[in-house]
Amino acid sequence: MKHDLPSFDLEGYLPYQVSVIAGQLSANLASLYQEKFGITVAEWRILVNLAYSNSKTVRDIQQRVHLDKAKVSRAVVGLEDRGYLTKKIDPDDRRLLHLELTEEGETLVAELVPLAQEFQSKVAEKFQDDFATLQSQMTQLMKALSDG
Amino acid sequence: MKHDLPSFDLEGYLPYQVSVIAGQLSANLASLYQEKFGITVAEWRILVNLAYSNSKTVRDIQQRVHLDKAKVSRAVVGLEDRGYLTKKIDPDDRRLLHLELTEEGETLVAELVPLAQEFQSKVAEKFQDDFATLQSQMTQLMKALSDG
DNA sequence: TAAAATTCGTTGCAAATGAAACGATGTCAA
DNA sequence: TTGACATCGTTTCATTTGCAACGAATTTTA
Repeated sequence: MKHDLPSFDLEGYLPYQVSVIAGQLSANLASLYQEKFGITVAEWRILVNLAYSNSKTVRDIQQRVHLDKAKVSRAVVGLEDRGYLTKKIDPDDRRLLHLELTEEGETLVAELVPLAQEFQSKVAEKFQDDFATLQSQMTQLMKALSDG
Repeated sequence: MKHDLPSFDLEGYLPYQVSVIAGQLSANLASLYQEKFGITVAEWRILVNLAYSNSKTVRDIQQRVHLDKAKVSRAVVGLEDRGYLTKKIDPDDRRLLHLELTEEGETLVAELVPLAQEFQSKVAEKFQDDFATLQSQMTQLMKALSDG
């Protein structure tokens, strides 16, 4: 008994598509990290940031990595407890907390990264079209959403 | 003091990109629905499904819409309470629950859909490249992830 | 300066989440 | 039939989440 419903296709609706895809990827990645290293996705992102960017404070990471402030804070505690990073208060601005990977942290990252790359490769394999194009479109879309 | 770290670019890493994009889109959409209609994303998906597919049971929707079983169940209760749908036990298999939009439910969907389309249009506008290509790539990727 | 406002990271708390257990129902095989 | 097993939607419960409040530190304003 459809009355005056406008036409609509959920399967082709971008926000829906992206949400589903993100859910799948993130679930797969999470179980990969979790079972092999006991690492969450948030922790993984923080580790990568410390290793590959000069985001060194909670705030830097929070922005760069799009994680909640509290979530970063909690994940950092976990990583610190397991000896993967250390905290150090900035002497010039004592509100800031500088994070630094330990030896163990760097070793861990060195193990995680190949896993992550392999994961992406598998996705690229399943994806029939040109994967590089996909990536650049994602970059483009990410940019479009963050500044406008 | 980077030792033997392999090279890696988080910003160009697909699972990360998709996750960030999904977060942004979903946050924007959620606030749009929430403030205008008091509807969550899960509820929105269920409504659309009832309106535009012949998924009529909790199970159908759960699969089609990639939502947790419990989440669907809860959202359905909320929608029922507000009079947007009704439940009816399948007489042939009394475990199954058939959901049906009420008049109010259809009216709501008819109001929500243009909002959703407008939202997507804005995204498409900001996105410089060909949006149709993006959508078809997402479809492709979604497919690749679900069957492999 | 002094006072007000802002920013930093943490924490408290209520709500959301998801895995697992559950009762009810249905199917299958002996 | 009967008993074991599977499936449906709900509910329970422990965990995760994110907002907002917080203390500490800094910057801005008057």
